[in-house]
Amino acid sequence: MDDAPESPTSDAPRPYHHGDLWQALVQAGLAILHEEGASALTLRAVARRAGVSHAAPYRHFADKDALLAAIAEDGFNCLSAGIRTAINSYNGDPVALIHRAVDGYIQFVADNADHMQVMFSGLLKCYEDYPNLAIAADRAYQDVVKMMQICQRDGLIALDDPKQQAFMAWSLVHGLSSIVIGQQFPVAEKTGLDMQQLTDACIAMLIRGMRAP
Amino acid sequence: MDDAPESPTSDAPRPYHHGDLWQALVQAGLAILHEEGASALTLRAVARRAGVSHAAPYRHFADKDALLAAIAEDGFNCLSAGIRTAINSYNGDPVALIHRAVDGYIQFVADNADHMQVMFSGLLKCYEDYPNLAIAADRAYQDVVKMMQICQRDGLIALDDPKQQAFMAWSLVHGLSSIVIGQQFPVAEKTGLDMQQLTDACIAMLIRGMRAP
DNA sequence: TGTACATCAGTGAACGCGCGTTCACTGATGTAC
DNA sequence: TGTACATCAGTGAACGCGCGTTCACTGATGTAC
Repeated sequence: MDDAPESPTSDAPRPYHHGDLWQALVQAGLAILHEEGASALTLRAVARRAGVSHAAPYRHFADKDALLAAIAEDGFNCLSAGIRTAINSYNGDPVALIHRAVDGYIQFVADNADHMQVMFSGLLKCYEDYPNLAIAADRAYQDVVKMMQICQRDGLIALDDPKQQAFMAWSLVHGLSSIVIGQQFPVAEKTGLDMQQLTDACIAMLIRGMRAP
Repeated sequence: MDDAPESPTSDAPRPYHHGDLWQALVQAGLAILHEEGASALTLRAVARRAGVSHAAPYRHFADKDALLAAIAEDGFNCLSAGIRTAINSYNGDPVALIHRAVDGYIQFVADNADHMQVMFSGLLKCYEDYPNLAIAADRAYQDVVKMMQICQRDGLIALDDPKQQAFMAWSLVHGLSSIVIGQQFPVAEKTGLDMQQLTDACIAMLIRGMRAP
C-alpha cells in the first residue's frame, strides 16, 4: 500500500512490461526537475511519476547516482545539440555564430536551472564512474572547440590553442548564466542591464580578448 | 538517548549556557562542509558537532535555511575579505592587483568547494529573505567594482561602466573555478594546462577584452 | 503448431535510517527591591 | 547584601515523514524442441 503508482494517463490498462522504462525514468526525472526542483528528485518520486513501483528502477539503474548520471548526460547532449545547431547554420559570420551558440546556452540554463544543478553542482562526485556521462560532457566541449576553430579560420580570433579558447569561452558563459540564474543577487538592478545586454557585453569582451592581433 | 551530544574536547564541564552558540554552530557547519561535504550538512549534524542537543539551534535560527544563510554569508565575507586584501596591498600595478584577487578567489573555491555549493547552487531559493546575506553578497560585488575602478584610473582598462566590467570579471572567474573544481571533466588533461596557467590565460584574455583603446 | 521452460521486468512488503520540527521541561542568569 | 522572580538558553523525548535499498514473489516473454 505504500507508494501506490499513480494512475496512468491513458485508460488502456498499462501492460506489465513497460517497453522502455529506462527512457521513461529519465523523462520523469526531467519533469520533476522542471516542476518541483532538484531537491524533489528522488528515486521514489521518479518511479511514482513513471507509474511503476519504486523498486522497478533497480532493473535499469544500479542506484540513484546512476539515474542522476543519465539525467546529467541528457543535459550535456542538449547543450551540445544547441551548439551543433549553431555551427550547422553557419553562414560565414563568426560573430553571429558565437551569439547564436551563447544565446542557446543561456536559454537552456534559464529554462533548466535545476537540470544544470544536477550536471554541475557536484551531486555526482566521480564523473569517471559514468563513462557515457564523461563522453557526453566531452562532446559538448569538443563542439565548442570546433566553433573556436571556425572563428580562427575566418579571422575573428587569434590562432592560439582552440582548446584553451574553448575553455575560456565556456567558463565565461557558464559563470554568467549561473550567477544570473542562481539569483545570488539581483544583477539587473545592480548593473542596470538586462540579460541580453549582459550577454552581448560578455561576448563583445570575449571576442576582443581573443581577437587576432 | 537519541543523538547524544559528543563529549566536549576539554575536560572541564561544559557550562549549561554556551556563550556564543550562534558562532559555534556556523563554525560547526563549516567544519562539516570541509570534512564531510554539503550532503552531510544537516541541522542535527551541526548541533552534534557543536556539542549541543539537536533542538538547541532553534534558539538561534528559525529553521535550517536560516543556518544555511548564515553559512553562505560567511562565505561571501571571506571572498570580499580576499579582494579587499588585494586592494589594500595595491602597489600601482593593476595587472598584479587582478592576479592577486583572482588567485585568491580561485584558492578559496579550491579549498571550499562545498562551501561554494551552499552559496551558489540554489540551495537557498530567496536571498531576499536573508538581508544580511544579500548585503554580504553585494559587498563582495562592490569590492570587485572598486577594483575595476582602480584599473580604470590607472589606465589598464577602458572607462566603461565598472559595474558591468565587475560583473563580467566575476562571471569569468566564477565559471572558471566552478568548472574546474566541480570536476565535470578533466580540464588539465583536455587543455594540457594546469590551473595556474588556465587562470593566467583567462586574466590575460579578460584584460585584453576590457583594455582601453 | 504446441508446449515446457529459462529468462526477464515489475511488484509490494519490509528494513533501518536520519531528518526537521515541536513541546513541555529544567537549569542558569540577571535584575528589582 | 540577600532574595524572589522573570527571562533566557539548552534538554530530551516524541512526532511524522520519506528516503534508498533489499528480497521473495509473480506475471509476461520468447525460444528450443
